[in-house]
Order: sequence, then structure tokens, then C-alpha cells
Amino acid sequence: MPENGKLFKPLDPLLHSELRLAVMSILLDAGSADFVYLKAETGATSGNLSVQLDKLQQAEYIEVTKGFKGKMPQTVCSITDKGRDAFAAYVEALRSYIPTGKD
Amino acid sequence: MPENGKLFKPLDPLLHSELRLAVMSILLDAGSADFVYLKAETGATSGNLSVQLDKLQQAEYIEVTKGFKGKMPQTVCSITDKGRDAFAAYVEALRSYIPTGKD
DNA sequence: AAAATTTGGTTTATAAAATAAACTACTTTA
DNA sequence: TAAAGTAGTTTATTTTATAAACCAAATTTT
Repeated sequence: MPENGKLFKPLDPLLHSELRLAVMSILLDAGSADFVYLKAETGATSGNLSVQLDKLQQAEYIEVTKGFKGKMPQTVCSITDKGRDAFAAYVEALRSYIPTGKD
Repeated sequence: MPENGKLFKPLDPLLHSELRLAVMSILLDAGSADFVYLKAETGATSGNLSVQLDKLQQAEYIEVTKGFKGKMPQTVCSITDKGRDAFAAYVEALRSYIPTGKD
């Protein structure tokens, strides 16, 4: 039987982005985190982070809640179940590209 | 001691692309492959594949040799040591985003 | 208490990337 | 020899990522 070749699973474009992946990785771990924390951890600029959070929110991978911490505005992000599922699927898809020993 | 947070390793932009990653994955396995094979395995359009192969070649991740198979033109691509190293580094960097058990 | 600075962002503009459409050159088939 | 297929490349379009500029409120400085 001839080799039928690898089958590459498509990579969710929403997660296949360095900054969005980093954000999701943090949220997966922490459950939720605020804008300031995410910015510090990722090293992203505010503008870039703002835009990418919007995309994750629109995809319903995260929920974004705007409130106040003392008198200062605070944007809290938390991961959704949909987000967790998408992350898991993304990691699984990645595996199809990476020869990790005997797959 | 407070959590100092994850450190996210930068993802080589040349490999952080679905099609280029697929091509590199195939070449990592096979050593070399021609344009037609890569196109079939990846499902890419000719134009897209041509462009992405150029980028991999310019980065010296692959070598591209143009010749003929019978009378038909044939473009053979092979992975370089630099390409293998870059792939390994990319996979290692990816790990920093993915909570695989207790890292 | 006004002016300057900082905080926590958003909006808009620019640069880079991915993708597709159109084209080239040659070969094979009808 | 005309039509269709093969193996690509080039160019144009769309999408995406990123940064620069901006805004409002809070805080600090003088």
C-alpha cells in the first residue's frame, strides 16, 4: 500500500497568531486576567492587545468585562468553554504538522 | 516568591504559517520532494506554493533545484540543516505556549 | 488649583502577509 | 494544428498584524 501522505489539519486562524495564542495560554492557566496583566506578560503594545482581545471576544473565545478597580478603569478577560475547546483543537491540529516521535 | 509568569518564546514568523509549516513538515520527513508532490499533499494553489517556497529558500530553510523530469519541468525542494534547526526551535518555542502537563 | 504626567485604554493608519487570479512556456492529445 | 493539460511564475487583491496617534480620567507636581 503506498503512502497516502500526512493529513494536515487546518489551523484555526484565530489562534494561529502569536499574541492571541499567548493571551489564550495565559487565560487557560489563570482563568481570567486583566488588560494590564496581559499586556505585561505578553509584552504587547496596548493597541495591538486591544485589537486582538476584540477578535477573541468576537469569536467568543473570551469574555471581556469592563469595570473599575478603585477609580481606574479595568478590563477583565476570562476564557470561555468555547475558547478552551478551540485551544485544545488547535493544539491537536498542530500535532499533525509535528513529527513527535512515532505518531 | 511571586509568580513571574510564563515566558513566551518568539515564534519564527517564517515557520508560523500554515502552508510553510506543512511544506517543512513534509520535507523534514521526506528529505526532499518536488513541487507537484508538495502541491498535492498540502492542497495549496500553485501560486501560493510558489511564493512560500521562495520565502523558505530565501531563508535558506530549503534548497530549490530546477530541472526536468522527461521533458517536463521539475522543481525539487530539499530541507537544509538550517531548516531542520529552525523547525526544531519553532517546535520548542511552541511548547512555551502550550501547557503540556507539568512543564 | 492649574499644569504636567501617568494610567488604561481605543481608533486609525501603515506595513506585512497570505491568497487568488492572471499569465507564461511548453507538452500532450484529439 | 487547435485544444487542453502541466508546471510553474508574476501581479494584484484581500486580510492580518502592528504601531502610531489619540482620548478621557486620575494622579502627581509646582
